Amino acid sequence: MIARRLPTTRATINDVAAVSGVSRGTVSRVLNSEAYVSEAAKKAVEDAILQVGYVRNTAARNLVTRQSHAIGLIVHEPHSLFLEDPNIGSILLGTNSVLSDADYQLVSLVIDSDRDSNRVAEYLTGGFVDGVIIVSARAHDPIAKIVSQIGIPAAFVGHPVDIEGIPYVGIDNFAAAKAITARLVGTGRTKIGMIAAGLDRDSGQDRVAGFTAALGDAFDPSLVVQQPFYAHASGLEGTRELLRRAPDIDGIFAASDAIAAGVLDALREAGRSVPGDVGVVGFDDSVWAIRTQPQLSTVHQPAGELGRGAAASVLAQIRGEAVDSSGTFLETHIVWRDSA
Amino acid sequence: MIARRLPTTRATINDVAAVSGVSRGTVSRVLNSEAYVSEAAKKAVEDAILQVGYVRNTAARNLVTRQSHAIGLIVHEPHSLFLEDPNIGSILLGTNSVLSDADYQLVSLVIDSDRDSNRVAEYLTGGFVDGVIIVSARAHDPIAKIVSQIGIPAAFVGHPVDIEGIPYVGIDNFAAAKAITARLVGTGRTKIGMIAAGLDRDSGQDRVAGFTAALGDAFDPSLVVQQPFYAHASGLEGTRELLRRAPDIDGIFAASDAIAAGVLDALREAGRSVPGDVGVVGFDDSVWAIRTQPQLSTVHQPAGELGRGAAASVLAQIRGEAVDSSGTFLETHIVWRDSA
DNA sequence: TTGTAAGCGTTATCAG
DNA sequence: CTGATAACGCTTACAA
Repeated sequence: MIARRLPTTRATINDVAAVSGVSRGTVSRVLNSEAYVSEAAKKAVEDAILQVGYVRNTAARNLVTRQSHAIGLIVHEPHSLFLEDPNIGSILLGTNSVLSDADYQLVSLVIDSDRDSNRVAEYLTGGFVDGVIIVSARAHDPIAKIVSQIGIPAAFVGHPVDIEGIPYVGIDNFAAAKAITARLVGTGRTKIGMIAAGLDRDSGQDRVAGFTAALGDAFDPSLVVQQPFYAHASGLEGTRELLRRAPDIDGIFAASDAIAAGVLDALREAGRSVPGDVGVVGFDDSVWAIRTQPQLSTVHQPAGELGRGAAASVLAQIRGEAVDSSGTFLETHIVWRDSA
Repeated sequence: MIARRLPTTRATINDVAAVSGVSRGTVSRVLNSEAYVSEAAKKAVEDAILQVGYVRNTAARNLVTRQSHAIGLIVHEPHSLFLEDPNIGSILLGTNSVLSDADYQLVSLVIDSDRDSNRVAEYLTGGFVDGVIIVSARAHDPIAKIVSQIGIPAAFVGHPVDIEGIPYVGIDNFAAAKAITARLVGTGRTKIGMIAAGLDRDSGQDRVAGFTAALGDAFDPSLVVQQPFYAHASGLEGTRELLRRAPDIDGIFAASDAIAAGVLDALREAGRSVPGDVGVVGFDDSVWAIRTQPQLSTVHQPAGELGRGAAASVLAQIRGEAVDSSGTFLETHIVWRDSA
């Protein structure tokens, strides 16, 4: 029934100084636990702080120190995907853990429209964050470009095809896709298709390339159907299309686990058994992989580590350390379960 | 190979003023598109801005305007849950959409440790955000308490049992749980158990209460097994326990869809058919509900709307409008699919 | 319509 | 060890 009060005017260093009977300078020193302050002064200040209920104004502090001790994590995904992609959650948690240890605040910024994009750009240039981690940037991503321009410490998780000079941490999508496809071939499948997605990113393109390479002469371009997102719906749609094109398909490589889950559903709907009639493999080894029926054979990707690595890179840049701007790759491995 | 440059000294309003030949005041006016600036001055300033590559320093601006145009979304969940709970994603997206329209930046802050908790508290008191939305607060949540103390505009999604005076938007968990349990009873099940979770929140408690109420005399306390989290693993564990206690169980109410997914897996593992041997119902109507086999009968909860409502409340408080501090409830409805 | 100047709350430099 | 005092970059009366 009652309106909440707006924040009241808060006590400043001046108030603390007045009450404790020392100067602002001294108050500031105890606030930042610097050396050279007498026990007496310290005690007086601490008492005064309690008494007037002082809390430091960070905007003022940032203004003069020129840093915020906050780091942004930018996630640029369409609505639905954000809900479906467990990788993002893992990356976020990994990032937060290293940032937290270094006493940096992680702030996640999701971009869901052009308007968001502009606002985030302003946010970045506004001194709110000392660095930024960019997840799932696409080709020609305006935010990636802005980050590159303003020269704020940054790192990518994955690698946008058209940006150079910003460190990234990723995996070798080509090799991983090639390996799991080869393994699928090894189980005796001869007519293998792929549901590809995210072709506007290096990851999407490289997975297709790896798939193609693994198949060699057996590769049939009409057997790869392209979908926009790494999503369940893409697997559903894509598989229906694939079945239309090649009813006798006996193997499917889904570009992600979420897609693979959709593939499984579409196959069930079409009355095909897995892995009996068709073997299917995914990519990510996310929670999806063990929740499907049958469980997914897939590529394990160290999402949490990716986040940790990107965070570490940004922190290093902030400290002024030299950083390898060419990027680093983390290991993946195949997890073989029941779907193929 | 090359270390990234640290941010170079950036142009200020003074630079723009110098180049354009007007005063700082005028530059500021065009920056904030105020009335009373001549076309000539405006043009000159805009050119100068481009020329010197000026971007406004938001820390300085915040200092004087005493606002940041940013709003925090605090998510306080253990690691794993963050990855599993699609509600959080929906809430986040809903929140972002209304904030974005109002030109506020949403910053998500995840709390994953006591250390995080303290840092976030500092962040909140630091003037980084003008308001805050709290998701999934538990009883005795320190952050909820701090928010309450500093009197920053805030809203809860859901309602922590021990905090008063802060608006919240939620659903009637009691009524919804009661309704779906009644419906399960209506299908002829006679021995119905429940996997409860999140008992440190109102939602968890109310769902148990609703379940109890629906069963009336038929309620058997030994048939509700308590689990800590709204997670798949909880469903797995809980069901095994339930089966141990009552092998002849023929109905299960899972406190969330993620739990229900675990229930389904445990039942399958035990060789029980669903809905043949036992009917199971969930709660949330999240993406989980349609990915399970069979698909879940569940309570639909408007997660996105919850987020929108909370955001709207915070915005209203910032504008100084009176807000109903007692909270508002949104409608739920039952979605009947195949699991019961 | 524009310029001037006084802050906003800190930190940091420099004497003392 | 401590106190002045000058920034930090911006907004905003108040004058002109």
